[in-house]
Amino acid sequence: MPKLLPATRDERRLQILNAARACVDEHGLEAVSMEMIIAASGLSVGTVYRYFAGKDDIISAAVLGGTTGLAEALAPVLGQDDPPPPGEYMGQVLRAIVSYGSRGPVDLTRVALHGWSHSRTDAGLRAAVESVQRAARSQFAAACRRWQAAGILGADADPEAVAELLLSVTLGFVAQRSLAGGASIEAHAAAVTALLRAPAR
Amino acid sequence: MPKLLPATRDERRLQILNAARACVDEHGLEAVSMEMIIAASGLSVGTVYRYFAGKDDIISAAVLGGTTGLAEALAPVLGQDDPPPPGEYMGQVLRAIVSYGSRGPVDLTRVALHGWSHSRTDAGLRAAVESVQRAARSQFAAACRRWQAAGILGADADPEAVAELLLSVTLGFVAQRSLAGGASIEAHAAAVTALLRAPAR
Amino acid sequence: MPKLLPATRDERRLQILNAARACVDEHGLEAVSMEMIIAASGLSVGTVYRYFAGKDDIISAAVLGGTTGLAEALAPVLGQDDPPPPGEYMGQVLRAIVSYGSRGPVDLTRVALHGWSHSRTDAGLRAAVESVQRAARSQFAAACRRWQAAGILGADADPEAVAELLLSVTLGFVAQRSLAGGASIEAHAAAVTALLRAPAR
Amino acid sequence: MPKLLPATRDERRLQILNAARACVDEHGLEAVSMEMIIAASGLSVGTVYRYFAGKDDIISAAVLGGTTGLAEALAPVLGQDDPPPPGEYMGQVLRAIVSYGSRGPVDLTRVALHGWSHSRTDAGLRAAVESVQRAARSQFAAACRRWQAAGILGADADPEAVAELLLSVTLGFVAQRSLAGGASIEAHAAAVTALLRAPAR
DNA sequence: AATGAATGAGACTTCATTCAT
DNA sequence: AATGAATGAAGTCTCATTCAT
Repeated sequence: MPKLLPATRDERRLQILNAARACVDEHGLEAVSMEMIIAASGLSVGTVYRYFAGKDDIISAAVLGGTTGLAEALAPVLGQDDPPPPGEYMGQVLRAIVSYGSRGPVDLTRVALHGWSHSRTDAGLRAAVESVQRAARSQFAAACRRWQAAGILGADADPEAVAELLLSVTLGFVAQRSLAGGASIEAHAAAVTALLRAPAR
Repeated sequence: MPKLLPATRDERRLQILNAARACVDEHGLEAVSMEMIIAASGLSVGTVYRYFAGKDDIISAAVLGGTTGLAEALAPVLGQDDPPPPGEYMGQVLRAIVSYGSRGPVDLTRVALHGWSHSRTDAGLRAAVESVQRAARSQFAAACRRWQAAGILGADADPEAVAELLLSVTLGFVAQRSLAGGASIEAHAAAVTALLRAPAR
Repeated sequence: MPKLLPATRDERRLQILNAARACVDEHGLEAVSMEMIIAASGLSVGTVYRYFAGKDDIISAAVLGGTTGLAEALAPVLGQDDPPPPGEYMGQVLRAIVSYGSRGPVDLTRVALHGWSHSRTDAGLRAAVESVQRAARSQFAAACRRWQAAGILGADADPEAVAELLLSVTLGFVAQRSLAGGASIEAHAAAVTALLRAPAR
Repeated sequence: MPKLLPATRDERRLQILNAARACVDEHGLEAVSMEMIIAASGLSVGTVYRYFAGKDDIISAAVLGGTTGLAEALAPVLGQDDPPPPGEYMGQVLRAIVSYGSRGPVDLTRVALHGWSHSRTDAGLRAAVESVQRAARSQFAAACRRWQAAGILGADADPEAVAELLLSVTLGFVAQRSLAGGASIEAHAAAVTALLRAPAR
């Protein structure tokens, strides 16, 4: 056989990672076995071990990939120069998350939940998760400052505190969606808007 | 020997469950072994098997206990007849969660994250998680209706949608706290208040 | 089951080591598998792993035990205060080796050959082998000096050189015995005596 | 492509055998893998399998080659028509062994030790080893008869017994050299001479 | 002829559970 | 009731070998 092209190699790795994600999603972190992943990947034992060093390597890469990929997919939405009002903005963020999650054969937002659990033990994953959240929080804060400048958000609001709340909303949306299945983007967006339209005191 | 007193029995079960929680917290769902749990419990192999049917039983009970316990601890706060304004109300909710989590030797909010992951494959746990969330959402909605009656929240806001948002805030708070470690109750409460004080348009 | 008595524990270990020796002897260092050793020991997989950390641990202990045991068995013969003439002395040494080798269910002199091979890679074993040989050589040298004092060996002979030769005779005897099967203690003893009785020049 | 030239073929085989010897020497019989041998040979997997049927074939040939080669190198020394006195004769024998061992990139006397171990399970190798030893013993015996005829060795000495001793000396020399590293040809030769010069009784 | 990616049998080891004492 | 030694199914991974290119 000819030397493997880098493109084919990456394709194979993805094939294995998606198999791993499907297995984690279906059986849970604790119950995935190499046998499952290998069967789902359609490759042979030896071949899978040619592309990854072992089970830990595969699981780490599978959940890490979801985290970094999400960050990339979210970046343009979060970092808009001229963000729309909060309700619409959050709607766009949640929509980007859902659309990113549906990109591949497995819903990555569901894998994300397992990733959170795994990150408590996998240092690399933990670093990635923290970095993604820090970045999101700082971009939420930037948006808050724009809203304050535009008179949409009260000048006395602490942008950092609101950003922390919006990050909670985002993470909580993912959790609700994965746990119960029914979290509505529209409801979240509408609720944010409704809070802002509270009757004057 | 005399039959074990029921009180002793429950004490032993708790001892084992706390050991299991500590192990899950420290090593992650996938890496906990009976050996670890047994060592952490300070009991002997045979004794642990007298109190639980096996590993699955222990893990399920350990994470399920956290979920139902949280529901109980949260009930009086969530179901107040005359809820304080949203910011203060959410502050009370998050404070109750943190205080419940700190009750035992292991932070139960951190275990909760593993529980979410595990609930995807443990039917009993999943049912419990869904039921707790459903209950919380409906009590959040009830509070919203009170706020609308009191003129604190706009009459055109959909209480169900706002309840969904508040549930996301709650879950997201737990996630942020467990993942990065730094989620502030005060920031969350202040941010909710700030949103409600948005300048009139 | 009650806590294992140290005596029982040692017996079990010996049972496993003898199984390992039999396997090494029958199949060769490269072809022994845990499955073989376990089957030969008559114990279960888990039990064997309760007594030894793994395959390497077993193999090392199996061959090391032969080396140190031989040293102990040889010590009183080599270190006699008043050694008999060389031929008889070497006869006693070789007889002690053969008798030590036949002590257990597997001929340890045959295992020794594999041990030499293994010692090139196993540091602990190597150190033991070297130490045993160094000790033997120095005791051979001591015997030579007695023989010189007794006028049995020429005064101009270098005791260290003769000791080195006698060590070679000893090791070579083991090798011949293990390789071809037929090395005679009597022939070796007689040949040493014959050399000493060379016609005067 | 043209059929491989025989010279190239033999060269390649030697290249592979030397790689195998280096690996056996460095890692021990049990730990050599095809991957190691292939890497050390500088050839590709497929190429190595064009020259040898498999791992067993390579290992057998590698150690067998050392044995037969040694026999050839030793033949002229052992079979001299008019052997020098024992001390000088043994010196020549050991010198021939050391010089043969240093011929290639790996010390073949060290490989020999592994060969002895391996010969217990490789029938072809065992036959070769036994044949070489038998031949050596009979030539040692022939030399003894010459020494008796020349009055250097007592007429009552059993040539076969002395030959067996000299074979032990030879094998033991190889073992000492490989195990501890320090076996001196001169010491061995001098010691043989010293024994023959024992004071008359 | 040469290459090296792919294969899968089988090696080593762990660990949840049982049960004799 | 309590103990912990024993069990063996099942897991992870290696590595000799094949074969498409």
